[in-house]
Amino acid sequence: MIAEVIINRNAKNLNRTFDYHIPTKWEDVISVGTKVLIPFGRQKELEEGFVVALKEKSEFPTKDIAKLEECLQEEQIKLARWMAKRYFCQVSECIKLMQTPGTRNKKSENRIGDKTIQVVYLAKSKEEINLLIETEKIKSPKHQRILNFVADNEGCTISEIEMFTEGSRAVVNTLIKHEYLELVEQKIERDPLKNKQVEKSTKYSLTEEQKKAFEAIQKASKENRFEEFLLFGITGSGKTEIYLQTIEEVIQKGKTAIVLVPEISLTPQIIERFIARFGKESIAVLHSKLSIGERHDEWIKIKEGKAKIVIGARSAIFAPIQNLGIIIIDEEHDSSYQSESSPKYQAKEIARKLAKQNQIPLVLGSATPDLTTYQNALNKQTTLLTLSQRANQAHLPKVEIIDLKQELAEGNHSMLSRELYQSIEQNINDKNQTILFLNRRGFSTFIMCRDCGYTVKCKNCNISMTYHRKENKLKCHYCGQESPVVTICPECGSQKIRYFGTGTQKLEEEIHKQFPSASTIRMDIDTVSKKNSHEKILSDFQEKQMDILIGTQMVVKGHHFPKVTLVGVIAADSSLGIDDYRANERTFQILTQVAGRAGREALPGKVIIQTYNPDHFSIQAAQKQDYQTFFETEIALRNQLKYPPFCDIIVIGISSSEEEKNQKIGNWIYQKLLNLLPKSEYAIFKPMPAPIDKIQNRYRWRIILKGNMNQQTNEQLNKLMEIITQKNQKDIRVTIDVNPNYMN
DNA sequence: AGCACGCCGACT
DNA sequence: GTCGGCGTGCTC
Repeated sequence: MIAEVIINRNAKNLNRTFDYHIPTKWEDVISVGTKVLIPFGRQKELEEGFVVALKEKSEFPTKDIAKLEECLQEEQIKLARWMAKRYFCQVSECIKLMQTPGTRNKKSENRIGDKTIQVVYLAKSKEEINLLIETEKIKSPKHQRILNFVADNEGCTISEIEMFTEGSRAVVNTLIKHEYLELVEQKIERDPLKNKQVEKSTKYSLTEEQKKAFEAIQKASKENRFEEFLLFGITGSGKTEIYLQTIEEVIQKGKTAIVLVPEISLTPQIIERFIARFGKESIAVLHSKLSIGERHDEWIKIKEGKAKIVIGARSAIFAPIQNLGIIIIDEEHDSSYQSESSPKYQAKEIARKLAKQNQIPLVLGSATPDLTTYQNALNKQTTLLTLSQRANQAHLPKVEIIDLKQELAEGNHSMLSRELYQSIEQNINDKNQTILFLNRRGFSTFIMCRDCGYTVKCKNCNISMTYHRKENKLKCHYCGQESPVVTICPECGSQKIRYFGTGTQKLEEEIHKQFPSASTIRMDIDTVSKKNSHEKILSDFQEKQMDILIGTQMVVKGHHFPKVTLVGVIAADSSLGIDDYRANERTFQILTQVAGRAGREALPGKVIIQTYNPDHFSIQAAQKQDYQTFFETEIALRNQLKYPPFCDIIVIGISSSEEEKNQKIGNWIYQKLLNLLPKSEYAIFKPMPAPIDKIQNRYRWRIILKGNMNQQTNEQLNKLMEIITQKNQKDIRVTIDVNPNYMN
C-alpha cells in the first residue's frame, strides 16, 4: 500500500503530496489522518507529515514510512484540504489548527524574522530567563526580544514558557531541550478554571418568546438534522439562557457542544454562567491568553471525551470533540470570527460545514446580526428566531446624540460636550459608574508641522505615528516601531510641530484635569496585553467602585456592570470615515453594543453619543436601537453599489520590498485575470497601491475583483496562485482575500 | 524549508 | 589546488 503524505511544513512549494510505501506491519493501522515520520530528500532528520490518501501504486520509487504517531480524523484531513482551496493557503497550515497544541514538530513551527525558529523552551520563572540572558547563554537580541515578549505574556510566576530559537545554535538549544523534557515529565499543574468556584445554578423559566426559540432548535436537534438559526435578540433578552438549556438537552442525549464567543468577550462572567450550570469538569475553555501548555491540556481533555462543552474563540471550532450535537456562535456579527492571518478562514463557514456534516443545528446569536446573516434569514436559508423583549424587564437606556459641530460653533473646543460633562459630573456625585468609549489608543494620533505640513510617519510603514504619553514615545500601530518624540520639524526645522487627534491616554488625562476627584481606569491593548490583566481591570472597576472606565472596543463587549448608568461615546465618527464597505455596519454595531452597557438593572441608563455626523443613518438607527431601519437602508446601499451579500469582494494583494516589482507582477496578474474570468460576471480593477501602501518596509499593491466567488473561479484563482508560486519570485508575496475584514 | 551541487573568486 | 559564499533545483 502507498500513502499520499503532506509534509507538515508551510513552505509554498511543499504544498502537495508525496508518495510513501506503507510497511506491511502497519497496513491495518495507517489510515487517512495518521501522522507519520518519513525520510525526506537528503535530510538527516525524519520529516513529519500526514497521510491524506491511500492508493495501490505510485509512479515514483517510494521510500518507507518510518514511524507513526497520534492521528487526526479523515474528516479533518478533508476539511483541511477544502480549506486550503477555499482560503488560498497551504494544507499544512490548516492541519496545524487541528493538532494538539505543543505537539507539533519543532521544525515546522513559527518563524520570527527570517530564520527558522526551532526549539521549545520551558523556564520556571522570569528570573531564570534573565539569568540566561545575563550569563550570555542567550546572545542575539532577537532571542532576548522573544524571551521578554514571552515572559511578559506569561506573567512571572512558576509558569511555562514557549520559546523558539534559531536553528542549531548549539549551546542554548541543548540546554533548552534538556529542561523542556525535564519539565514535561514533572507535569506542572495547570488549570485555566482553577479559581472558578461557582455555585450551581438552575434553569430559569423561559418567556413565551424564549420558549418558542428553544423549541425550534430543540426540534431540529431531536430530528438529527442540520438547520441554521439566527437568534436575533437585543442585549439582555436572554440569549444565553437559551444556549444553556439547549446544550443541556444535547448533553442529556449523550452529545457534545461547541460554543464560540468573540475573543474579547470570553470573559469570566460568560464562563461562570456555563460552569454554574454544568460544572467545570465538563467544560473546556480555549482562548488566546492560555499558554501552550494550558491549551494542550484543554485539548487533551476534549479529545479524551472528558469535556462535553467547548467554549472558545474562533479556533475552538477545530477542537477534537466527538459526537457533536450543536454549534452555537454568540455575537455572530463579530469580526474576530474571521481570521486575519493565514489561513484566513471564517469560523462561521467552518461551523456551517461541520453542522451539515454532523446533521446538527447551528445557532447564530446577535442583537445586530451581520447583514449577510439577516439577509439569509429573510431568504429563509436561515430560520429567524426573534427575542424582542428584555428578559429582566430592564428599560432601554435613553440615548442622546450630541452634534460636535454645534459645540464647536458655540465655542466649546474640549473633547467633552457640555451635556456629557454635566452628566459625568452628576454621575460622580450620585456615586454611579461611567464608561467612556473611544476607539483610538495612544495619546495623539498624528503629528504635523504647522509650517510645512510635514507629518511624522513610521520609517517602515506609510502610517502616522501615534504619540504615547506614558512612555513618552512615538509608536507605529502597525509594526510596533518606536521612535523618540519630535519637537523640531525634520523637514523645515520649524518648532511648530503640533500633536493632533485624541486617543484613550489623552482622554484619561483630560478627565483627570476636569474631574480631579474621579478615579479612572483605562482599558486598551496597551493596558491588557499581560495575561489576566483584562480580567483584573474589569474586576477592579467593579469591586473598587471606580468612577470612570475609559477604553476602546474591548469595553463594550459581553460584560455586565450593574452600577454603570452612563455611557459616553467620545467620537462616533471614527469608524465611519474609513474606506471600507463595512464601515456603516461596524458603526451601527458598536454604538448599539455600547448603548447596551448602560442601565442593565434597576438603575435607568443614559447614553451620550458625540458625533460630527448627527444625521448619519447608522448613528440615528443606533440611537433608536432600530436594527430594521438600519438593515433596510444599508442593504439598499449594498445592492446599489454591488457589495456583499450581493457580490464578493476578492482582493489580490501583492507585496515586495521594491515598488516596481509589485507593479510588474500586478500587471501580469491583471492580464491573466482578464483572460481567465468572464467579463460579464466580474469587475476587475487595475492594480493599484493599497490604501496603506507600505507596512514593515514592504510596498503593498492590490487588484480588486467584484463578482461571485463560485467554484469555477475558485479553481481558476488556485491555478493562478500555483503558477505564481512556481515562478517563485523570492521577495514577492501574493495573497488572495475574499471579503476581507479590513480593506487596508 | 533544508540540503547538495556547482560555479567562481580568494587565499595558503 | 582548495575553501567557502551563494544561486539553483529537487525532495515521493
